[in-house]
Amino acid sequence: MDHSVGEVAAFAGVTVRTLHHYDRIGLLRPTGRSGAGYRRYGECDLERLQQILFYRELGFSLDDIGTILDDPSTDSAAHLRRQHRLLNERIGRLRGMVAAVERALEAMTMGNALTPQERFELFGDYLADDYAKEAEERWGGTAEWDESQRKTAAYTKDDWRRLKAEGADVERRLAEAMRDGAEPSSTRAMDLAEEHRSHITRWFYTCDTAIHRGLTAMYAEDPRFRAYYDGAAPGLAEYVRDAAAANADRVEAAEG
Amino acid sequence: MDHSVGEVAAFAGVTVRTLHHYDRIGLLRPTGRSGAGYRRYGECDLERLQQILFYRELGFSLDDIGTILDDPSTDSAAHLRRQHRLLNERIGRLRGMVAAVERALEAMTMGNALTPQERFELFGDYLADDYAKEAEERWGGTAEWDESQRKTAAYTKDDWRRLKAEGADVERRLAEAMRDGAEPSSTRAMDLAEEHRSHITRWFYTCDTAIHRGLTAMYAEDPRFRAYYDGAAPGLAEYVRDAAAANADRVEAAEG
DNA sequence: GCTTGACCCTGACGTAAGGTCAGGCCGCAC
DNA sequence: GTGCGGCCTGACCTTACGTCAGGGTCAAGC
Repeated sequence: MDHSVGEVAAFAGVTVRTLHHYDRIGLLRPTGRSGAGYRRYGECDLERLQQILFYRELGFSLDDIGTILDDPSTDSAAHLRRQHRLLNERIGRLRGMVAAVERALEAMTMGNALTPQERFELFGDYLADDYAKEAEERWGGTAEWDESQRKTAAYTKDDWRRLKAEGADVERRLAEAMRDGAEPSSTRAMDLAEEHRSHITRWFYTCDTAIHRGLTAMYAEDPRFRAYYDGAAPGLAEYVRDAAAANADRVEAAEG
Repeated sequence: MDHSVGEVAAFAGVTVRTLHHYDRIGLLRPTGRSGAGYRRYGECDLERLQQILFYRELGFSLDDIGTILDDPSTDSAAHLRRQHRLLNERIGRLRGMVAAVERALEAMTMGNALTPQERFELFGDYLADDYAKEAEERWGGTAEWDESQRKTAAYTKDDWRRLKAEGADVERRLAEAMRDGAEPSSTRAMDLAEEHRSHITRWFYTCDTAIHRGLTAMYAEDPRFRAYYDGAAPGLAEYVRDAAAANADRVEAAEG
């Protein structure tokens, strides 16, 4: 019914050391130990390992994998669905690369060189392009827009990754606060709203409390943003809006 | 005409530190330096960087990338073609993972558990790799080994996939027969053993009944193979051995 | 009953591919 | 002439393991 490290390693195509490692960092603790201290892995350990390996293949860090898998609001069916989606995204991205290679080959046989921009476009930001145009129509010309443009122009792929991870983290904690029943006007929620505001200031543009109020209100109105937030937790868009407003009141009162 | 580190980093979506690193390890040395020692990257540096990033995305180590790119017998068109092939292979693997996720979801909704073997099919590629060397030490030099080498050398990724699917199918049906209580000497078990034998003959080498007898006995003895078979169903290794022996007797009797 | 060899344990150090400062030159703008 | 951003090297930190070293465990075989 249960298996030794070596067996599990053989099944899963990983080394024994990897399993030792996962045990040590608390990512995959075998449910039991034999009398002599041998690790014994049960069925659900194997299931968890499978999830781990999937997420690992998709490029997640072990740390993130731990957080993802230990989220009590996600059961294993939900993980499978998420993995399905992530895999398809990745396939799409690779197909883009295939197309780029084909273009490069074509350009080469035609005998013309590529510009640096053309050369690297597939490593660039392929995701946000859709929203970028619309955002420009909406905000273009304002001082904040210019500042944001200046700042983000220099961002690397790594910067974007870090930025998004940071933003996701704040959102996750906001959702948690909401689930825990913390009022939007509670210190906890307001502190998180403040973190949200400073995240924007840090990465995009100086977001004062007035702008923050307006921005989060817009989020709560725009169906696509609502969909995004509701994906994390239903009602989150309104919750963030209210927390941001409460925090704005607090900050403005403190500053006189 | 040439670019600074910061510019190149921005184009390519990597950090400046990464370029420093590639310079230090000799993977990408900028063609020039300014008077003050600033790195200056020319066109062909950019092309090389693009290749580097491509292979990196595909999971190659920087060391290997250096070897690949410094191979004088491969021009950039050849690289593009290779990348095209590698990308498609990777897409194929991801599609396999998508299928696995779908199977897992299906099994979950049907309420039946997966065997460790099913669970880790995709990750199991390495199993073979690990044993390849050992297999050579054990069998290298025999006529069967040579035949197997000749045959498998020409196999494509697709061939391997089909081969493994076919093998897994036979094993699954053997496990089923065992679970149903069919004696190893029953026609059903012997027929499956015969199928197993012809599978080997078809894909690897001419496996006569004597070899089949020895091979399955070895499977039953080797703890790792046992672990593999037991992953499908406990006791399967012995069952396959006995079925193969019974089938060998039957075939030898029939052939006089 | 004892050895042997495969398997397991923990601990400790090594490695790849960078991240993250620290301290210090360029070079252009104001 | 003095910031300020970009660049330099050097040095240590991090992640996800690999690779021993030293030593216990266990079933098989003599």
